[in-house]
Amino acid sequence: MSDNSLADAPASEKPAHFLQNIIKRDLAEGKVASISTRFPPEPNGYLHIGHAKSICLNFGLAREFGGQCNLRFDDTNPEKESEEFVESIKRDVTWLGFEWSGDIRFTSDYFDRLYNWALELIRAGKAYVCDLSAEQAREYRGTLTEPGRNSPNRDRSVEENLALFEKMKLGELEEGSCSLRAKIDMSAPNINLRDPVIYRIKKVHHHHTGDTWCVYPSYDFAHGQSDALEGITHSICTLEFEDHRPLYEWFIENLSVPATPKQYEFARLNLNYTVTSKRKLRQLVDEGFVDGWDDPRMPTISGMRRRGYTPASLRNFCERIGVTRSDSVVDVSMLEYCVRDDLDKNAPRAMCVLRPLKLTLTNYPADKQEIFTAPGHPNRDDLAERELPFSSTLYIDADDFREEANKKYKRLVIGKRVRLRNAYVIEADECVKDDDGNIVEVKARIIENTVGLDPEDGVKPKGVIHWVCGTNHLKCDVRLYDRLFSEANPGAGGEDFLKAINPDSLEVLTGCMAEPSLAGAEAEKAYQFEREGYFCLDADYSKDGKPVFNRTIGLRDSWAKISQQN
RNA sequence: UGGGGUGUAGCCAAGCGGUAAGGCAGCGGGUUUUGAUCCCGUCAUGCGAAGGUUCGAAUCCUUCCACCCCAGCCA
Repeated sequence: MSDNSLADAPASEKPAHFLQNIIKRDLAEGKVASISTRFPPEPNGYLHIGHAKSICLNFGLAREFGGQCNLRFDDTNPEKESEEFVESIKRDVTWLGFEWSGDIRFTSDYFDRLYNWALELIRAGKAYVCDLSAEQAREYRGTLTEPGRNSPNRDRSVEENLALFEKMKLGELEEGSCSLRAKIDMSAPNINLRDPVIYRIKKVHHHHTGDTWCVYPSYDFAHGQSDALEGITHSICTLEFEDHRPLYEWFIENLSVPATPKQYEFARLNLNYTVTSKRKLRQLVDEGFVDGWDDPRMPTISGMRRRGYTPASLRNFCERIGVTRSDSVVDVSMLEYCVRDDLDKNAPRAMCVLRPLKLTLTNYPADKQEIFTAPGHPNRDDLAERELPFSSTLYIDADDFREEANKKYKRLVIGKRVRLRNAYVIEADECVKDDDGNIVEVKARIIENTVGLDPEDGVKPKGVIHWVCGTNHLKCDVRLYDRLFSEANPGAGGEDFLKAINPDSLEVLTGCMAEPSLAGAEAEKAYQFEREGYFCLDADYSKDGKPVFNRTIGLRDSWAKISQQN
C-alpha cells in the first residue's frame, strides 16, 4: 500500500505568470524555435527600481527558456541622451547580475535601414511629408471623441515626397517645418493611427552617431523594426504602449522586415513612498534635493547599490512582486523584507555604537585588557571570527541606559544587570551628569565569570547590549536614511510631489565608534551592526581617513512599537 | 462623451465550472547572548456591484460601477 512518505507537499513553486505561459505555448506550438527578448532603455537618465523589474523580466525569461536577451539603447532622441547615461546603464545591468547577448545594440546603429524603410513606405504611397506645424498637426489630429482631418499634404506624389524627405535628410529644411508621416487613418478611434509622425528634423549632435543625421525616427517607427532586425520574438513593454501595438504591427506588416516580432505589455512597478519617474528623479537631482542620481536615498539602481542593497535582494524582490497586467502599487515593506532577508543571511556581524555613552567598569583593573572573539555570524561558521578588545572603559549606546525604567525595558538600569554582547554581564551602580543634567557616564561592575556563562548567583540579565572598547575602536560617521517621501503617493491629487519630501530623510551621526575589525571594511560590502541594522562603507563620503557608513536598513524593531505605547 | 486596459484581504498575487494557493504587512505565542533571525498559530462564507445560466460560478452570460492609459515632431 502506499504510504505517506512522499506525500509531503512538493516545494510549492511560484506559479507561472502570463508571459511565461505565452512563451511556453509559443515554444510548444513551434511558433518560435527559441525566444529572444531585449531590454531597451533610452539613455536619458539613470535606471531605477522600475527598470530592475523590466531587466529581471527580460533577461530572466531568456535565461529561463534558454533564449537570448539583448541590451539595446533606444536612442532616437539625441536631445535628451548622453554617453554618461549609457555607461551608467551598462554598469547597472551588469551589477544586477545579467549579461546581454552579443554586442550592445543601439537603435542608432539601424538608422540607415530605418531610413530605407521610410523610403519604402513613401514609394508604396504609405507615407508623406507633411508641412503642418506641430500646433496645426494637433488641430488636425482631432480629439479623443472627434475624428481628425486629413493633412493638406496627404496626397503629395511619391516623387515629391521622396524629394522633400531627401531635403529633410540633407538638412535643407528647418526643424519643425515638416515631418514624415505614415498614411494610415485620420479618423481612427486609436489616435496613434491618425497618421503618426515617423521622422522629424533635429539638427542635433547625437552621442552615438555624431552629426551624421539631421532627421531622426520616432519611437514608433524605430522600435518594432529594430526588434525585427535583432530577431526579437517577444517584445515586452509597459502598459502605456498597448495603444501603440496596432501601429507596431502596421509597420511590421507593411515593411519588408526580416522577422515578425510580437509586442506584449505588463504593468510597470509602482512603489509607495517612492517616485519612479525619470522626470521626477531628474528634478530631485537638478534642483539639489539629493546629492545626485546615486544618492543613497534615490530609488535608482546606482543609489540603492550605494545604499547597500544587493543584486540578489533586488532580483528576489522582482520575483516576488509578480508580473501582471493590472496596475498596482507595491508596499515598500516588501522591498525592505527582501534586503533584510538577504543581508541577515549573508552580512557579517559587527558592533558599532552610534550614540556613545562612557561606561566605566569600577571593578575591572584599569591596566587590564582582554581580547574576546566573536562569531562572524550567529548561524554560519564560514564567516571569519572577530577579535574584540575589552578594557575598563567602554562605550555603550545612550539609548541603552536609563536611570530607572519599567520591566519592559531590557537594557541597562541602575541596580540592574545586562549582558555586554560577547563579554561579561554587568550591573550598573550610578551615573554621572553634567551641569545640564545630561548623563555623561555610567559606572558599573562586571560580574565575574560570566563570559559565555550565566551569573553564578542565578540572577540572569534580561537583555543584551552592544559596546565598544574605550581605547581601541574605530571612529566613524554614520548616515541614517529614512524614506525620501513622507506620503505614500507623492504628488497625489495634483499636488506637487516635492511637497511630500521628507525633511528628515537623512540624519548624519558623527563620533560613532565601531569595533576595530571594521577598519578593513570595503565599500558596498554589507555588515550587520548588531541590534542596529545593516550598514556599508560609502567610498565617496569617506574621506580624510574617516570612514562613513550608510545604513542600508534597520533591523526589524519590535521594541519601537512597545516603547511608543508607553 | 471615442479607443484601449484593469478590478480576488491593508499591499502583491494564484485561481481558467467542483466549493478562495502563497508572500509582504498585522496580530498572538515559542526559541534566542542581536527587542534580529528562526519556529508555530491567526488573518476573504468572500472574489468591484446587481441580475441570470448551472446540481454547483471568482471562473460562463447580461447590465452597471470604479480606476488607469491615449489628443509630443518624448519614449
